[in-house]
Amino acid sequence: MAPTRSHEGRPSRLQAEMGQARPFKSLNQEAAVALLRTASVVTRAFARLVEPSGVSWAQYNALRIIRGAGRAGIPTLTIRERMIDEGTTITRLLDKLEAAGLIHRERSEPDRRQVLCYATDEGRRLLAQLDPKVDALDEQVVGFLPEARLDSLVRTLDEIRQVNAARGAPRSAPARADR
Amino acid sequence: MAPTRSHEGRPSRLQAEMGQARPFKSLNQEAAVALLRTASVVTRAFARLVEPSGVSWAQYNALRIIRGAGRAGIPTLTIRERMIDEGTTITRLLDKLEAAGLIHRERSEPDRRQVLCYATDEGRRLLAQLDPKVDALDEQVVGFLPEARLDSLVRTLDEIRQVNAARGAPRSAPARADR
DNA sequence: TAGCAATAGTTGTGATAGTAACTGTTACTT
DNA sequence: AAGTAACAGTTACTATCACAACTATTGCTA
Repeated sequence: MAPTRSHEGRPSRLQAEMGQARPFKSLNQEAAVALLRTASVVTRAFARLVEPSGVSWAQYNALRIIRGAGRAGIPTLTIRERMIDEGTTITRLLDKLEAAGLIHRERSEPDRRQVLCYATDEGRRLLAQLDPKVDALDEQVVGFLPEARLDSLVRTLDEIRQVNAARGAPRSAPARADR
Repeated sequence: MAPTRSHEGRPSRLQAEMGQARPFKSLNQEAAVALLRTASVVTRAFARLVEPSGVSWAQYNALRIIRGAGRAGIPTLTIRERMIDEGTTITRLLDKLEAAGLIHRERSEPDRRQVLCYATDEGRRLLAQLDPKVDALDEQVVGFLPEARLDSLVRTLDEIRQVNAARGAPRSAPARADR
């Protein structure tokens, strides 16, 4: 294992924010905590944005994915793979969306194991209403950063996921070649 | 509202990963999604690490915060403020920790409204056992990044939280049209 | 010093997440 | 073909989360 970096003499903002007495043990630790805490704050902001429309953040994400699939529809488990949080509760989440009239489901014909999901007009209307607000929040959350730093952030996050892809994935198949 | 950046010509890794057909609408959107998805992956990795020891990820974080307070103890709501996810279920989370013998609670003497929490020897033993594993995972998750990029990442995340800090307002009333 | 607001935490209720066991369908193997 | 494995999704069970209403204690203030 690589040696932990020394990480001396920086008066960490996160430390002040969380009222902690001691500096982080390592820069690695600070980065990991910063990542998780930032995501928590940002998730809450998005959740608060969409919930007044009667859908949870997870439901909103599923609905967007379903809309993205267009007229071809999309199988249940494919939705789960594409969700930001790969939760296990996809069936019941879709039950709620269907009960709310935002999506429609039917068994696939060639392969009757699959259940294909489609966005209803009402679902599309809801998304159309939320789209500009979500775009605005994207802008507000990260839009203040200069493009070079945003690019750097995205690349760094991509690498972090890549490194941890084999480890964190519960059922996602794509981790076969390595490991 | 500031104009959305053009964001052309980059074949986004995240896009491939989530099997999406179209590029992200904006670099802002890609960054926001990358942030949340990365945090989701990393959270799962940490959760899987600590759960075999019988504590949830949230419980582990609370326990670490309580240990950090030392012999002075720490009031219930202060723990909540310092948690990575500022959940609302702090009381029952502490109930579990206490039932497991990992912490001890008692009413504060000067101010009898407060309930102070202390880590028990057993709690400290559990943390001592997990500490090296968590350090190793910190290292594994972000340690491959050169220090300059880690620094940049931390600073960027700090700024994102700072910009979105004021938005901790209570949820607006859910105007459920359906159901 | 009585009354009222603010603080600290708890509890009730309903929604959601996670694991594992289960059903139905298709593909593979002999 | 028959049998079995793999796949797609669902359901049962339990745990956890979010919001709101509640109790107890302290501080303010007129």
